[in-house]
Amino acid sequence: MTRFFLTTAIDYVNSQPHLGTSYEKICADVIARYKRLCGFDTLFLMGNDEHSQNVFKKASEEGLDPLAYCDRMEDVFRTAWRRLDVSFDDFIRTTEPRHKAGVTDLVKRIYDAGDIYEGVYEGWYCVSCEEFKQEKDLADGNCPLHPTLKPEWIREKNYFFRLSKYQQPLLDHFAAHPEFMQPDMRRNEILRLIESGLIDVSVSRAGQSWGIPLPWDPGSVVYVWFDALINYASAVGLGHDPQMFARWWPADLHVIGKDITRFHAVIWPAMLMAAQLPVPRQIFGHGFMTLNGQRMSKTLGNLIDPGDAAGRLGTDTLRLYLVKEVAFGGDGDFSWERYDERYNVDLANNLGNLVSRVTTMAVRYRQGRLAPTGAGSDQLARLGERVIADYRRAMDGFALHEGAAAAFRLIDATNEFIAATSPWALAKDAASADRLTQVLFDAAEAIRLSAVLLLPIIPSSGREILDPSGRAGTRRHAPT
RNA sequence: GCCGGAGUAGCUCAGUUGGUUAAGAGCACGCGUCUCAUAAGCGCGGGGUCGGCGGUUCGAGUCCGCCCUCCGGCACCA
Repeated sequence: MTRFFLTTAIDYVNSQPHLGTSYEKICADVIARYKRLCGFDTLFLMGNDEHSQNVFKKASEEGLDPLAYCDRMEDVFRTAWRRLDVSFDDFIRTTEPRHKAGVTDLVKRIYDAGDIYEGVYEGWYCVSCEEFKQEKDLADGNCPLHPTLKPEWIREKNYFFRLSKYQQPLLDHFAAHPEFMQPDMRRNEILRLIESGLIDVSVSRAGQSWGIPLPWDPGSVVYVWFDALINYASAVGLGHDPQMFARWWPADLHVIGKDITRFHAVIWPAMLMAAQLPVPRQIFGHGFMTLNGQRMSKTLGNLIDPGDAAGRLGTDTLRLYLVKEVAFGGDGDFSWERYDERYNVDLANNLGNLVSRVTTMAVRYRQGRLAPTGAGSDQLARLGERVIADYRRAMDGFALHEGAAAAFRLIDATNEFIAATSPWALAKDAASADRLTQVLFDAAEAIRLSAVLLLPIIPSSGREILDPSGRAGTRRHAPT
């Protein structure tokens, strides 16, 4: 069986899951479920990023051992994702032994290849951002993102990764694999960045305990983002399970936010090249969700709890919104009005009502038993074929919104088909018996097909419709 | 500042290489209608100088130039 290995970004555990992070997980989940539906042996990886100074600080503020704090957050995140029906197969934490093994192995490979060297880094450092700041990035000597916090001047021993050496190999890779970075707009941005020249990046911090020590210099730990990237490989065996690693590496797809494309499309492949390991096949940088046109942020206090959004009208409503109403790759906007609309229009009126009317007629006129009689045209079945083709083309290219739209085209056509064939009229005339059976069969078959196509997007509704116990058709309208 | 993207009906958006889709879809709204159904479905309709100005062309949302507005990227932001 052909395998498919996909990942999402791992999440920083010093804040809670919100609509933005949920968006990424849901879209990745749709892809994972689609691949499984297509018969791929699929591995869908998610996880948490824990080696951050902010996590360390936050834990001590709460009087917790950092690991205990992370344990608690693992629960929070797993619960949130489960609530959204995100079907991850594995969940990695960067404090796990398997991850330490992977990081140690990869860093050592790069070091042995001569692409990590010792140097000195000095500059302004913002503890909250956990990064060095250029003089030009400071506003009145303070970090613009944390104006109340004095940046620290730090001079420390650092190890650097020879990223500059990989400019040409990266350019070659981009040229040979145009699909490597998607969408194209992100690809072009990254390409220009590489063309303009790459500088070496620091990959370690000195004098810290919260992190993974460098194997040749235990006094330094691996810089958090360098550490984090490696999760994709350590989860599938790098440094501890060669057989598993051989089976699953390289990843087929990294689903990430557009803000971290540089790490994934430049530094990560360069790290792997240095370690003589294969690079991932594809990286997809999705857009961000806004709320009523405004950027969501902690400071604005307009973060949406995904549990609340799923709770109002169901997880499927939220998933359908995020997948069908947002062109995957671009930014999207969320509003409660449009959320309700998805439920009323798509799930209740078009899909739910269709299932309800067809099942009622099938039971009333044919005791729920349908079979083709050959009396009638195959127009609906032919449309179904076209919809499947459109759907697959869209989903294979990660145009998730077009895939959803294709499925709903068939649903709309089935409602029109019923109006055009008027089965209730056929039921009044015994001469139309075969015709009626065929019409109901065609409609039921179109529903079945739609439900299958929608399984990756709205898994719970899809399963409900396909459930042979016949419990479909219980939906009602959104409360007004 | 430099590079890139976008500006099409109230809202969200389609519109391949310019001409039988030069004005479309969905939602919302109005009217009509069937009755199998979750006050759902189906049909019809209103409404837009396709950001502005100029140009190329027999003909331009669709090409070129300039301008306006919004957005993204410009290296260590998980």
